[in-house]
Formats: sequence, structure tokens, C-alpha cells
Amino acid sequence: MTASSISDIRRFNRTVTQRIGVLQDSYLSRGRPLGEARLLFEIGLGGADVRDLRNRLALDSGYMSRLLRSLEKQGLISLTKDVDDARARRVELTGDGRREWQSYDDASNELANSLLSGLDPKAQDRLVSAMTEVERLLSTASVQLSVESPDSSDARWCLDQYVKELAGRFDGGFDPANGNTVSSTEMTPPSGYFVVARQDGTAVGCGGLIRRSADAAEIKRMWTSPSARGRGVARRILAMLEDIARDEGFSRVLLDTNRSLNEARTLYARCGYVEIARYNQNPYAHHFFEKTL
Amino acid sequence: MTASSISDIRRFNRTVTQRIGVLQDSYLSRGRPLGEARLLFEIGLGGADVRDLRNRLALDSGYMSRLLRSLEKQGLISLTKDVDDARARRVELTGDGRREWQSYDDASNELANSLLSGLDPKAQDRLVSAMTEVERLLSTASVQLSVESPDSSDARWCLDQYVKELAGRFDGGFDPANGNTVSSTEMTPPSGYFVVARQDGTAVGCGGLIRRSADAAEIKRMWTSPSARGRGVARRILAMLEDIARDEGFSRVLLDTNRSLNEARTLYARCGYVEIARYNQNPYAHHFFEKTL
DNA sequence: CTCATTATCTGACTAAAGTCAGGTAATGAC
DNA sequence: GTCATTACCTGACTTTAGTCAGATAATGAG
Repeated sequence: MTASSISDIRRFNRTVTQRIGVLQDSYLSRGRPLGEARLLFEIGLGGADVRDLRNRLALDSGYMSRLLRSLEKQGLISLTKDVDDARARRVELTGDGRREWQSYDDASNELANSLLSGLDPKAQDRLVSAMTEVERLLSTASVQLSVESPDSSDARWCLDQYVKELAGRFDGGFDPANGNTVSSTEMTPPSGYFVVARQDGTAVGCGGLIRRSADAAEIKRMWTSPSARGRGVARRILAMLEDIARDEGFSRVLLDTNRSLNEARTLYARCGYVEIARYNQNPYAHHFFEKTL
Repeated sequence: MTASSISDIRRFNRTVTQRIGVLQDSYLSRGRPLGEARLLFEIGLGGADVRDLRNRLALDSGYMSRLLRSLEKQGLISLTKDVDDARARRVELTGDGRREWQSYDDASNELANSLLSGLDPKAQDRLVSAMTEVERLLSTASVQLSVESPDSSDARWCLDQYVKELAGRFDGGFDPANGNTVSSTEMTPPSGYFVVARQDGTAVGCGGLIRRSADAAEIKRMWTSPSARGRGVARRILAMLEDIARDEGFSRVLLDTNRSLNEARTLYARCGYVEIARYNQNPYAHHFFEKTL
């Protein structure tokens, strides 16, 4: 890392976050304590579960309770019991609350606009694309991979999403019981491995590795959340699974894929996989790949 | 402004400033109130005048006084009377204070580094240049121009810098009494105009417009602070002076410049000025320009 | 010397933010 | 049914941040 990069980043951290952060707060807290304003804005037009809000804003439950009470007293929100869990509560914005939220939303737009004013159109475009780039790269950097049990709740959620997505994309739908099923024990060490990618605590992708033969491992259940696509998450999961396979002494990795998954095929080709002949009877698979480690 | 630009900026504001801002605060306030930590960091290894600190951090004098007292009690700073002005005070970090400052500085570097880790080298480069671009464009956008008296303290400071810089750059030095002197009344409405560019309250550039003849105005005293160069400040000052000249009914603008000021010549050429014959006896001028409005 | 101004300090506040211990009621595993 | 856990509430705090109205002493202009 060069010293000048570090100082560039520090200057960015210092000036940009400070400048925008202060503006943001002042736009948001128009006569209302910042804490309340933030909470109200976070609730959103669609309402929210109190539990989620507490997690998202990292607030103490007592403090949260008091903030909600205050907003309720001001007639901005209404609290109802959760239908599924009578302990939990749901917050919804009232009419007044919605108006208030709108004014915050407008202020946010105004702030975004004010950053552009004072720049000529070309510079505006450059600013927007540089901001997009920073945002994209920082999100990319904040994705973290970990090996864990395919039975963990995040892993199960990912696998569930995986199945749903394939069902939507394959021509004749997808029945996980029909294809080459993979049991969770097959993906649990020491038989196999399962990797979950997370961003800020929420799962955004997964992939499994199982033993196929003495020298070959197989990649299964590769999935990336739509929100995290285009950021190299799948590529990193793949690389991690290959590293594991190498460590486990396998000399090659196999995988199969459906003809409708074009991005996947492109990824495999880019990562050094070569297409080979069909090596199993999976009815959903049309392309077969291999990579020598 | 397109709606997608706005939403890109909002996403940037939301995620980037939040992500970095929170990290920054948590790195900085290791067990110490954020306000104290910020103040300590702002004092810096070289010490500072209390007055300057109050301005930079925009703190109430009472609050500031208390913060300083607290840091002093903790043995982190020492306060001395200013030698020139016995009312004012100077703060210096003690040994402990310096150690503390160092740990903040290290934390800042660590934060910068942590943003890069998890990205491959190419992506790191892209992130750094995108950040630099955002920082540069946002500072550009925050430069504001205003017409004011050439006798205002900021204006006088700019003119002072202008003279100092020319004295350093001209081959045989520069004596403002020798060249074509310009009195401040000549640059004061309605005879003429003076523009000051400011960024976050500090002057970063200036330029004057005076009457030369019934149809021609002349640009004088164009200067941009080294810290603000390369951001189009001079171009904006020039454009503003031209607008004023146009409003005042002049049909052309004149200016002269020294051969050592290459950037200035480039700027004038780019802004539509054409070189003309010598029109005055200014011993420091080698190039003469004109623009028809 | 007078007098407005400047730089700082002090005391007396307030509001906002956050913490902590304990309490109630619902839930889910066994 | 028992019992640990979860979701939330309440009351009693503390800390942090910030404001405001004077007081004090030095400075500088006239």
C-alpha cells in the first residue's frame, strides 16, 4: 500500500464524510431530535418490525421503546402486535408520519441536488460515476466469506433462495428432489464444505464443495443474491472452494450447470474451467466443466 | 438532473458516509468522549491557537473552555499565554497527549487500510482514484464567489498573497508600486468590481474588473490559492467578471500578463481570449489579450 | 485616558443520547 | 407442564453536548 493512497483515503474520509454527514443530519433533523428523525425515516412508508429496527440502528431496547413512545405521542406512528408473535410489535406510519417521512425524503433529494449544483453538467456526470464507483467498491470490500454448516440458518436461507431462483429460471421449473440432490452431510466437513458470503451481517451468497472421487471434488449450490451481483461475490466463493479443494488434496474440480444460466457459464470459463463431456445424469444440467488445480 | 443520478448520490450518501463515519468515530473515540477526541486530534503535534480551534470546530467558547480544562486535567495538553496577545491562549500536546494523538493517527491509517483490504490491487487503485475524484469535485462545488469590497479583510489577504506570489515568480521580482497600480476605489462599485472566491469560509481566490475606456473593461489581480488550483476557480472568477462587464455595457475585456505565468496564458486562450498588441506600458506585462463579449 | 472590542472563563442551565437493572408476557423446546 | 429465551416496557440513572448570560482582563483606536 502506498503512503499516498492512504493519505488520499484519509482526506476522503475526513472531508467527504464530514461534509455530507453534517449536511445530512441538518437536513434530517428539522426541529426534531436526530434520533427520532432517523428512526422515523428508517421505519419507512412500508412500516417495519420493531425488532428489525433495533438491529438496523443498533439501539438499546429501552431507548428504542422511549423513542417509539415519543413518536406515538406525536401522532406520527401507530404500533400493533405482530400477528405471528404476540411479543413482537410492528410500527406503521400514520398519515402525519407519512407526510413527515415525505419531507425527509424530499430533503434527501434536495441534499443530493445541492451537491451537484455549482458543477457544470460534465463534472456532475463525473461526480455521480465516481460516487457510484466508490459505493460499489466499498460494498464489494465489505463482503466476507466463511466456511460453515449448510444447516446454519443463513445457509438454509441461501439454499432456499437458490432453489426458488432456479425454479423461476429453468424452462420446466426446478424440483430439488428430482435432480442430483446433495445432502447437507455431504457438504459438512470432513466430507465436504459450505461457504456463505455475508455483507453487513446478511447472507448474500453461498456455494458448496463435495467429494466426487478420490481426485475430484464437485462444486454445487453456487448462488449470489441479486442485490450483490456484479461485485465478484461468486468469483470469490468459487476461488475459496477451489482453495479448500486444493488443501484437501483434490487435483481437479468438476461442476455442471443449466443452459439458462449464462452468467454462470461465463464465470466458469473466465475462471479457467473447460467444458467437458456429461459426467452425470442430472436432468437439469446441460454443460459440464472441469478445472485442474 | 436525472432521477437515477439522484438515487445514485443518495445511495452514496447513505452507505458510504454512514459506513465510514461510524467507523471513524469508533476508531477515534477509544474510551474518550468524541468531542474531546476530536479536539485533541485537531490540536495536532504542532499545537494550535485556541481561537483557531474554535473557528475550525465551530465550538461555543464556554464549551471549548471546558473541553480544554478536561484535557488539561488528564495531562494531555498544556495551555500557555500567547506571546503577542496576552488574552489569547496556545495549546500544546504534552508527552501523553502526543502519544494519544499518535494512536488516533494510527487508527486513521488503519481505517484507511481496512477499506482497501478485501479488494484486489486493481480494484484498490480504482477505489483510491474514485475517492480522489469525489473529493476533488465536491470541493470544487463548494467554492463560492461573491462580489465585495477590495478593502474587506479577505480581499486584502488575497491581494497580499497575489503580490507575494508574483514577487516570487517574476524574474526580477515584483514591486506593486512600479507596475500599473490599481487603487481599491477603481475596483469598488460603481467604478469597478472585485470578486472573492471562498471555500468553507476561507478565501481561495480573487479577481478585479476596472474601467479602461467607454467600451473596454480590464481584468486585474487574478489569483488562485495554490491549495485550490486545478479546480476551475480562476475560470469561474473570470466568467463572473465577464458577466459583470457585459451587464455594465462593456463590449470587450482586456488583460495583460507576465511571460512566466504559463497557466494564466493557457486559461485565457481556452476562455476565448486572443492575443493583441501591447496596450499599456506595464513593465511586468509581456502578453496582452482581448475578448469580445 | 476612555471605550469598544476581543479572547477566554465561569456558573447555571437544558436537551439529547445512552445505559442498566429489573419486570411482564409470549414463545418454543423438551 | 416446566423452563430458558425472546421481545418489549419501565424507572432510575449517567454522560455528552451544547447554550446563555455575565465576568475578567488585555488590546487597540481615538
